[in-house]
Amino acid sequence: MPDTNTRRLQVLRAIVEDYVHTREPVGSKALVERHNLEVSPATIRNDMAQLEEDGLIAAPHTSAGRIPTDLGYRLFVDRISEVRPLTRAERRAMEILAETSDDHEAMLEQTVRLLAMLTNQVAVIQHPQHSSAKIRHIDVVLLGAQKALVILILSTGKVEQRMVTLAEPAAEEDLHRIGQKLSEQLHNRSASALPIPMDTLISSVEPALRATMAVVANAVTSILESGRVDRIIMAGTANLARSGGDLGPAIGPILEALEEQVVLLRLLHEMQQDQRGLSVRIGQETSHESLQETAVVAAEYASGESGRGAKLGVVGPTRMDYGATMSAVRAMARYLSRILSEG
Amino acid sequence: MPDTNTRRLQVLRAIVEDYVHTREPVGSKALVERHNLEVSPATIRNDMAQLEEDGLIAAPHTSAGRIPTDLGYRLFVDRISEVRPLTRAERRAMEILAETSDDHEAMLEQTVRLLAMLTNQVAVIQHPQHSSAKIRHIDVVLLGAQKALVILILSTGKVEQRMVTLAEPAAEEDLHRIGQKLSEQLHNRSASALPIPMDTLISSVEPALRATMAVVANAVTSILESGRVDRIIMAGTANLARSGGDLGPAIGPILEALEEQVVLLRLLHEMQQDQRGLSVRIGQETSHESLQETAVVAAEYASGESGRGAKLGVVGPTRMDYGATMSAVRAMARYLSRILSEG
DNA sequence: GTTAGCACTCGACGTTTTCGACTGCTAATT
DNA sequence: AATTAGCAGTCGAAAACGTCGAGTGCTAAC
Repeated sequence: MPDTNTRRLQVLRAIVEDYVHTREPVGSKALVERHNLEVSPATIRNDMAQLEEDGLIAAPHTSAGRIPTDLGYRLFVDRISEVRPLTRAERRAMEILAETSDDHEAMLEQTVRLLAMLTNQVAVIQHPQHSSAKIRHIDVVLLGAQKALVILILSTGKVEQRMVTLAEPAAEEDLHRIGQKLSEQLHNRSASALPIPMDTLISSVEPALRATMAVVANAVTSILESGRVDRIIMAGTANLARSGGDLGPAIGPILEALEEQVVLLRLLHEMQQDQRGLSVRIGQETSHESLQETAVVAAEYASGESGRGAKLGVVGPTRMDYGATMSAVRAMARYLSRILSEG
Repeated sequence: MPDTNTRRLQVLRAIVEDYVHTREPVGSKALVERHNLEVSPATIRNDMAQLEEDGLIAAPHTSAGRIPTDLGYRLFVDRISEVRPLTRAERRAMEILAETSDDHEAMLEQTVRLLAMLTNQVAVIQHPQHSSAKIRHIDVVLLGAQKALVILILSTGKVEQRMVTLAEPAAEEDLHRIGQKLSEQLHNRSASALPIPMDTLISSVEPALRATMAVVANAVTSILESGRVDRIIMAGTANLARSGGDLGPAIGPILEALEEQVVLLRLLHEMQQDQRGLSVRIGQETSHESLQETAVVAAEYASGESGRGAKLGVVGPTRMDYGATMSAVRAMARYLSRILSEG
């Protein structure tokens, strides 16, 4: 016979599960019926009273059942939830990803879309950080009279570009030489190692080209700098609305917050992975007004050569199936890491 | 004194404008008050009865005012609406764009975000088509043991990449030579000219490299092919929700339709520019279930060297400020064309 | 620590009523 | 023929009202 305390947790779990499932406050009677707790509703009521006092559940109004509070979800996530293993179909879907790994960007998009589908929620993924990447190759291509394109290839396979306006017309070969010089001198340099040695670079070409070299080298710096600002790819925003009109009118502000990538980036950045390789923020824990009714589940994925990995995750209503979501996110992160490190 | 028919159009205009503004069905009395039609409500009622018979307006229920039908909006757009010139602030905002023109992709994103802000609606932009672009340069860079990155630079400044797995290990220099060969042979070739002369290409390198050349050339073909599938960048989805809970519960399906880029692409493709350089689809005209209550305003922009331009536009509720939206879209298209052709 | 019993609360929901915004029609007017 | 005033009639929105029942907390007994 389980002691009082463990049963209370059982009750909390039951409440969370029922509420996630039915979207309605759950009462003592329904509870004993659906789960086979072998006690009477009255007993459950006592437990519920206690849980309420502990701030784990709350009643929307007097004559209604209880719903979990953010704290309740938190406890649930930390101590009670069971990770639901992926279904066969879900595994398969992921494996198809590996075959799409031709274009870096495209693969991230695929990944995030898949994650959105699997979880039926909004999925986000952070671009891998430049920081750990090394410069592999630099190219300068003439586009117009005084327009050129500076192209930077990183060891992660990411390609960055920037258009520059040259101070003076230049020949195609000259640009190419400049590219070669840059490639040589910066090869294998970490992308986060700034500033780049401008003087050395400039004096490495004959005087006539120095002005052009300066412009190009500046562009390189600029690319490397902007690479630190990470970006987010998102998918499945429609799921926000489809979630049963559940988030109701709050959906507008949520969408805004999501479009405002900065907010989300800061949040993801703050989130520390726990020993399970996951991090979860629930409701107010997001410390963001418009995300009060949402929860974020995230995990780090390794972007090739280790380095501080970027994150991926999902955003959904606090009332979500944490078990399923957490396992999907974790599996996705692992799988992606594997693909990336193979490539 | 205007004749009966012109007044009827005036009435239609007044109804559209009021309805757009107030979001409420508008009645005869309110109409004469707010606009200075110098007749009595009764007269207006007669006109309204006629307009209703013509299918231009409808009454949601007996004791309510009238709202425009899709047909009503259509007439309004075609014949009555006045293009509202941009404000100074809006012009300025656009001019800032020009300064961001460093990265092709980034600029498109900026553009679409700006358009979303200006119109307070969802903005979309199609990637410029490859078709008119010419191949400027091709690069092959070694990434891993047997992994290489094929990079294609087009005359529009767009950069495409693809990762390939080599059949056998290759040296960095060899890959570079392959890149050079490809660059030489395909230089200035239109990106839409397929297939590329594989045989010539392959036989242009020494036998030991032929297998690798084949792999790389295939990747090039693949890039060129996928370039025909155009993509869409979107911004301002939050505006859908913010529009006063106006589209109500329909917002879910709309978001879905938007995420499903194919639908939108087909639609944009079908839309023919009128003499004003704009095309508008209203309600059912979109011939798409979930877009029944939305309208699409689009314009073509020239992507550098003429060629069939891609489109940009906005998606919003049928009840939108067509005047403002149309002018914003048109101005944006023109401005973007200018920037692109300059660069 | 459990449980049955019970009085009590309060929102959800269906019904009824009131209110007023509009309309369409008719008949008079220009 | 077009316009207008006047008026009866319609019908939805909002408020007021009552009923119902799910769910609670408490007490007293086990």
